[in-house]
Amino acid sequence: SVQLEMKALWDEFNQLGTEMIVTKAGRRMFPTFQVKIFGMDPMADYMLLMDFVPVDDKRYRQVTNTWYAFHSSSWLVAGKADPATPGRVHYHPDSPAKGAQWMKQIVSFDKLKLTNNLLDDNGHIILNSMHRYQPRFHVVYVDPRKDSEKYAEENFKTFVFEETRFTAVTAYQNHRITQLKIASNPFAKGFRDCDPEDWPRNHRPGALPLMSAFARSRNPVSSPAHQ
Amino acid sequence: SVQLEMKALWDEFNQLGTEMIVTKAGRRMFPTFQVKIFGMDPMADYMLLMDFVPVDDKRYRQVTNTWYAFHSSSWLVAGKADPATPGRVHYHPDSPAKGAQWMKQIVSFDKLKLTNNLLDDNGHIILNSMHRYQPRFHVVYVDPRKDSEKYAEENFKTFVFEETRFTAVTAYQNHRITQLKIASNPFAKGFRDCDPEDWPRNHRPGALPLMSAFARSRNPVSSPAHQ
DNA sequence: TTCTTGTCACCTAGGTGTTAATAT
DNA sequence: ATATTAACACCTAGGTGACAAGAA
Repeated sequence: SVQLEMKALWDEFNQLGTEMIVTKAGRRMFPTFQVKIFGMDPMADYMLLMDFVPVDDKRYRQVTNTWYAFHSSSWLVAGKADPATPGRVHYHPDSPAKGAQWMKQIVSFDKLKLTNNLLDDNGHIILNSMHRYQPRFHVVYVDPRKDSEKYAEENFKTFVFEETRFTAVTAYQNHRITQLKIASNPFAKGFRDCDPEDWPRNHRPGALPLMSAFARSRNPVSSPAHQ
Repeated sequence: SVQLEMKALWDEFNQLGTEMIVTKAGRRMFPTFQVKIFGMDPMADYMLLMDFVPVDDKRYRQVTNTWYAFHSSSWLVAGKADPATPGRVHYHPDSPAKGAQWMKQIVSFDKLKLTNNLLDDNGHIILNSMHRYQPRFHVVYVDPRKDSEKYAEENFKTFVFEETRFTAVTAYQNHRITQLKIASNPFAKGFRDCDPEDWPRNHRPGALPLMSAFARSRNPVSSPAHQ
């Protein structure tokens, strides 16, 4: 069996409609997909991997800007999904390893990166921006009897956590997602407002103070949960 | 067969008498021990590991300071070696892996750390300061026939590169070693003198400019190679 | 108008030798 | 007198969202 780590955080994001940035160079997920694993054969070898399947066949778009609305937090269906991206798979870099090793600590997929570059040659996961995806986690038992590379598609088990669904985007659409990322991702600490002594920060001339004030003013605005 | 990477750099250090810092928390080696491997069975599993053996049974010490000599670059035998440290071994973190994987790129032992803490519980290599060591590289063939953990000490091969010998120290004894480390280790770039524009640098009050000047004045002084 | 790209300041995380203080 | 320790400035390496400019 498998237990999702940081489930509370995933739930919080999912409630707002999780968004994950995709870039040409590849971007990590946040939250990171991490699990605790139970019930493996300690002595047997396993491969751990992830893939991403479309949640639906739709393309999304943000609502039209008006003079008073900046970024909406709700989505419109923009039509049929774009052609499917190459169905890549990410093997956990420690694969293969013994069950004992996988079980003795949290397994973290922090090397996994998402890209929108169809021609990516770094082995990253390729996704269509403005489409929704469901991460899947697979455990493959490495059968010692047949040494052929036909392990996969035979002895494996798949785990799906619906709270990890997300929309791939090239820029955040929902400001509350942005704020939650800033609040919870250590690497975004530089954008936090309400910390002990929030200075000297955002020294770039103009623009940013305005943005920050605007973002703050939007915080109390409620937005419907995605899905 | 195995080929030592950065051999020219190792030779340069070895000519001066390589020193490696040991700390309580563990310190990486520089240069890093890196090899290219040839002639493995691409499909077979191998474990790669390193250990360190004393070069002799001696303890060294630096020469006595006088009013005109600061740090000498020559060593005196200070007596018999201290009691041997726990004979630890460092497994390359990618072990075990297929021969094909080991051979397709340089194998780097950059996670290996040296410590002088006899009670270390981080799995680092424990060495006696002021003693000389010879790094050894071992390739262990993982025999698929017996699944017992008795692979080691059976199908293995050991490689020794004498140019990687070094003296373990808690602080550098030979200024020319220090200068070569600063010149060749990217992480020590902050201490370089003769780079493009050497300006807002070493802003600590006093002391350092003097040290730098002193170090520079010593550079042309010849010192006998170690061993 | 909407979406994407590239650059940037600002972080995390951790590897350097220096230095002053302490230990042996 | 010699050796070790711990704090520190200064790096490498790379993960953030903001922003401006460009593309569709």
